[in-house]
Amino acid sequence: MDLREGQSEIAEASLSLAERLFLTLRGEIVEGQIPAGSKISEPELARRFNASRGSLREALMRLESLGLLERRVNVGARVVDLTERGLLELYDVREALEGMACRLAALERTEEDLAALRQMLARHEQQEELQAGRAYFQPEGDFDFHFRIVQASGNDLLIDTLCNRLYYRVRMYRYQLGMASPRAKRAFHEHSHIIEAIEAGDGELAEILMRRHIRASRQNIEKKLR
Amino acid sequence: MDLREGQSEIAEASLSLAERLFLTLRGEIVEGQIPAGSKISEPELARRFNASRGSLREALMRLESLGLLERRVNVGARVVDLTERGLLELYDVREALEGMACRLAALERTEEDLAALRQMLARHEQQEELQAGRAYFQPEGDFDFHFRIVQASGNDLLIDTLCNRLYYRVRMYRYQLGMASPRAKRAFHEHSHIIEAIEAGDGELAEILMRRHIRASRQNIEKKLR
DNA sequence: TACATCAGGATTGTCGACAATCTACTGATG
DNA sequence: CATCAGTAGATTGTCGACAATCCTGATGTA
Repeated sequence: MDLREGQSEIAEASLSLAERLFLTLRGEIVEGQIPAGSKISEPELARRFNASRGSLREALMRLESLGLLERRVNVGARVVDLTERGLLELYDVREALEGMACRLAALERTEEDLAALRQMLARHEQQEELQAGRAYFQPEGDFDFHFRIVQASGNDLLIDTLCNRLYYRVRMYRYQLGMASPRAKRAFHEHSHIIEAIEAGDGELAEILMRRHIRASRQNIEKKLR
Repeated sequence: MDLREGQSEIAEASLSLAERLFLTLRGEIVEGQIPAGSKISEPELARRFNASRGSLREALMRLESLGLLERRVNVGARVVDLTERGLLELYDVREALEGMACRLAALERTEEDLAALRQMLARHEQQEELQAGRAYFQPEGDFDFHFRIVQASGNDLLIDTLCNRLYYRVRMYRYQLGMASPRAKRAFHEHSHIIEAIEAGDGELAEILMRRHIRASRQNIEKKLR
């Protein structure tokens, strides 16, 4: 595979080589093709992508700032490993940030935001009925939901922190620990109520419901882990 | 100035050159020696520090991931500029995260944490009495307070997000927009009540008080800006 | 056997040079 | 006079090589 030739799925010409490497590696780490906890060899990866070590190192540093890699001077980089503790920490941070996002979304939402949210909800309901209980697409659907609400908050710092930083870790846990939520039906109703609160402009309620939603998901995971 | 020779205030030998550059530049950006909104010239900075462009670029990328710099491909890096909106966004994110930190600190705090918090509070009280109203050291004192509570939360992701990421932006606004809080006496009492809640192990109350504390600070700034 | 010491090999950190790209100015044209 | 194309200069992106550092395992000693 040679990213310079534009053969990659992600290789848009307008991006720098280092950025394409970053995007490719991010995907492989999130999906576990590069296993969690494994060591990264700069020369090996550079050869694999026909890139120089410099460009590769730039990509690695971006991954580090995403929290997907840990680097130590004169030692090298390792993919973070997935721990129960790390997963639970992630939930607490999401509860705080997405709760706030939900509050802000209720106050700042535009008509477009509302239309998109309603449409998404309808689509999810349809999918749910079709698949009655199997909840196959739910993970990505749940992701859409949270993603869109954060976008609607209008707070760029919040959006960046969640969507460009934390969510890749969330997806990494989902892919690799296979946490396809078995709470499909219940989650759908919670989503529905949250959107109602946002529509009503009730920031306080929207925040409470979102926090409860995330905490329920966390408790569900916690129970599963024992 | 040549960071390789160890003449810098920050030049600990165990760090890589790129890391020392990063620390130095971070300080200069936070304190405004490199003005907000100004363009960064890689060749110029590299000459100034007697470093190669490669090492400097590594430092710049870390600054970007801190949100202190914005880079665009084939164009270069600029220091972020300080806007009213950005400041208010920062407050909302802090309210969410530090509220959660406070809740967790109330549940997870160790005896050492409590001792440190009490001692810090006593020191601040003393300083406040000494300076009666002038509130000169309050900004750094306030910083200590928030910093320590976040540490006591025990959530590494939360700690990293606040202490290694957001707080540098906070300090940048404080230095350059000169937001020495005029709420010294009132802030002290709020701090005091928050620590009481943490001591009592009342996570819910601790979170509410911290959020109110930060929101009051935000409203104070908002009023000032008009 | 357990522990410390010390090469050998490999990996990371740093550098200077070349290629690709953008910016600003000059000049031509409607 | 305004607008646009083109060129010159400077800046960023990328690369390969050298130096500094670390890890592994082999050797020797208590």
